[in-house]
Amino acid sequence: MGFALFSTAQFALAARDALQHLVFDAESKSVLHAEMAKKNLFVKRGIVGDSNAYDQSKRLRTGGDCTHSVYSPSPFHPPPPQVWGPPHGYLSPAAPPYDPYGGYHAPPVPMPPSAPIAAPSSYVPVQNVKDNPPCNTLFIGNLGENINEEELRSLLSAQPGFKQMKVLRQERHTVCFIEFEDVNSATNVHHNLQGAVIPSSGSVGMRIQYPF
DNA sequence: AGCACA
Repeated sequence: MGFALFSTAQFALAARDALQHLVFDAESKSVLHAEMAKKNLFVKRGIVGDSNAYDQSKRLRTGGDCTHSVYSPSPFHPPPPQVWGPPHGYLSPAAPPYDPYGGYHAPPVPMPPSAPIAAPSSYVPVQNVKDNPPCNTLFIGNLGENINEEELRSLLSAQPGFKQMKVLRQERHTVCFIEFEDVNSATNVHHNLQGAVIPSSGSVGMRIQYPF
């Protein structure tokens, strides 16, 4: 068993899903099991770094939550050296019980529920898709030629964190944009509904990506 | 592969 630390929760989630069920020993058919750690060795507080590492002008879209994820050529940021606890007096009888998380109470991490809210009828595998940095908005394509917008909306608006949906109808391709409250909600839907089949779209599975 | 609104 082992632990791996990533620079952001999104990266950790992505790595977990990428490695999940990986067969690491074909002979013994051993399958890798990956899950999010219950606690972090290092807890980040406050704003997560500066974001001048990449062009912000293109990221000021829907809500602008895309700027919450930091991108740099090397995805691993070594955590800064951390001073634990007050420098003196922490063993005095009057001192409050030592809290290793320094009063930081982690927000409940919205783990994807075992059964998603509005489950689509079926899924179709989606090929290795090139994707963009995680964002609070999703781009959805491959919806089929006569997709019913209401059907689409009822599935997507039922997803936790849903904010708004914009549909872009074109000659042959209809695509849509879904905005969520935060990057995490978007990330969950990104893999919960990847390849989901909406009845009116025929038998094709939707392709979900983060926008350009 | 098709990527808008602010």
